[in-house]
Amino acid sequence: MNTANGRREQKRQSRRRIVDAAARLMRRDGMAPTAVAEVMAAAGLTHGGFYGHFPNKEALTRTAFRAAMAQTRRRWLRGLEGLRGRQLLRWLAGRYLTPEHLEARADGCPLPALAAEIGRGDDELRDDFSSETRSLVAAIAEGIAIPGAGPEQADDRAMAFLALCVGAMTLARASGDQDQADRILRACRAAAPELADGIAGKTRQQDGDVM
Amino acid sequence: MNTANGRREQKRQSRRRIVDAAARLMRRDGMAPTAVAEVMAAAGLTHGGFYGHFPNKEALTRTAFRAAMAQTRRRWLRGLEGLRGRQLLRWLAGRYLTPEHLEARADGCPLPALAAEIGRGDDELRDDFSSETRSLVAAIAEGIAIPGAGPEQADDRAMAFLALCVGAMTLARASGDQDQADRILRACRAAAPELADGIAGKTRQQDGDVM
DNA sequence: GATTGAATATGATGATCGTCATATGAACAC
DNA sequence: GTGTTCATATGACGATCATCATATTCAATC
Repeated sequence: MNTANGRREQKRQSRRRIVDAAARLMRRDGMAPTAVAEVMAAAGLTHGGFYGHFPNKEALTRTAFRAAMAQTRRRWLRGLEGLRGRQLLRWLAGRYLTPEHLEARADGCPLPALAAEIGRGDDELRDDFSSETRSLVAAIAEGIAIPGAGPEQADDRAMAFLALCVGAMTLARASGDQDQADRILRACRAAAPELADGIAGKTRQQDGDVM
Repeated sequence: MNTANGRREQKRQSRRRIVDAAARLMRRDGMAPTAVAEVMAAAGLTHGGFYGHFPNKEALTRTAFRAAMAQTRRRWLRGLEGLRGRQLLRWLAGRYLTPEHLEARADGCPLPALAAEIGRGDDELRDDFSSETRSLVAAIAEGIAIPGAGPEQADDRAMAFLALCVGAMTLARASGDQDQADRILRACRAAAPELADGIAGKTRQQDGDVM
């Protein structure tokens, strides 16, 4: 009856539970505020055993972020093969900018929850962010590319779409006013598909104070 | 020679230095990671005196956030009286989505730095967020309102514009890749003005997993 | 110029956290 | 079935933090 447990397999399962618990807790509470002991308890283990799985908390942080991004990419992009252009963005925004996603911090996209903290993090974490984001943007860009235009244009529009979605969810979650939160989601669901259309001429930059 | 110091005036100046230091440090490092002692040292005081000015750290957090938002509203909206519609948004995005603003975390807009943490905060802080954001959105909406359409349309478009700007800065700051960060800013500077245009029909919401 | 009271400084307390040394107990090899 | 090895548990250490009690300093008042 060797259904599961070699020690090797058990350790793999424990590690997986640790990463899953960290990915949930860190999206809910932030990375720094999530204590190692809390993660281990949520994984059904005690705090000391942690260092048999990861060299330090930072390594867990990076792994948990990548796991959460992979999950989000899978869920967000699933079953949209037929859609293109504005219609694709309407679907993606409709799937992302929902009251359910707003409530489900622990299971939702890690970008609204963690991007600001990553911006203050070390280079390795920010490199993880860059590559994870790049692959998400590339997948979206593929669906809005126009044969005539360069592929960079599609990347740019996909990036703006992602920024709008992430910004909208971040602001809606911060709002203490339920009506305001709903309005943010609705307004951005409506606006997002327009980003599939062409992007007009260049923008200037002005002088003056930094913000 | 009563140039400045009554004790009353001195306390007012101290409080102001505390709030300014907190507003800077919290935008740079986050609210929770910013220690009271660090704020007081930056204000030229020692940590114990803090509780003569604020009942607790949370009160400082709220005051510092509101101060940073007021500063941002002033700087962002200054000197744009003539501009309207798409042209206004081009100016605002050009002023906000710059490499200088990306670097100047401590002096920049508090929304990319703090909105995610506010979303995990208590009700009072989130109410502050709502009212501060509402007044920023109202000022932008005034400049893109179209006489025919209802004023809610302008609010919605201003909100989407703000979400795009905040999301873009948040993602650009999180990127470990300088080229990627620049591309995010450029793409969103180009896309933002289009949000001044009318918003087409309604969006659906789909079923399925939360994100 | 002595007194008083407010503003700030000093130092301590209890809690929380990351990390690690060591103990325990169970699975595997022989 | 006995010894070994590895996954996990226990408990502790040092650092950091918010908060507060108490001490000090100095401007305002008499």
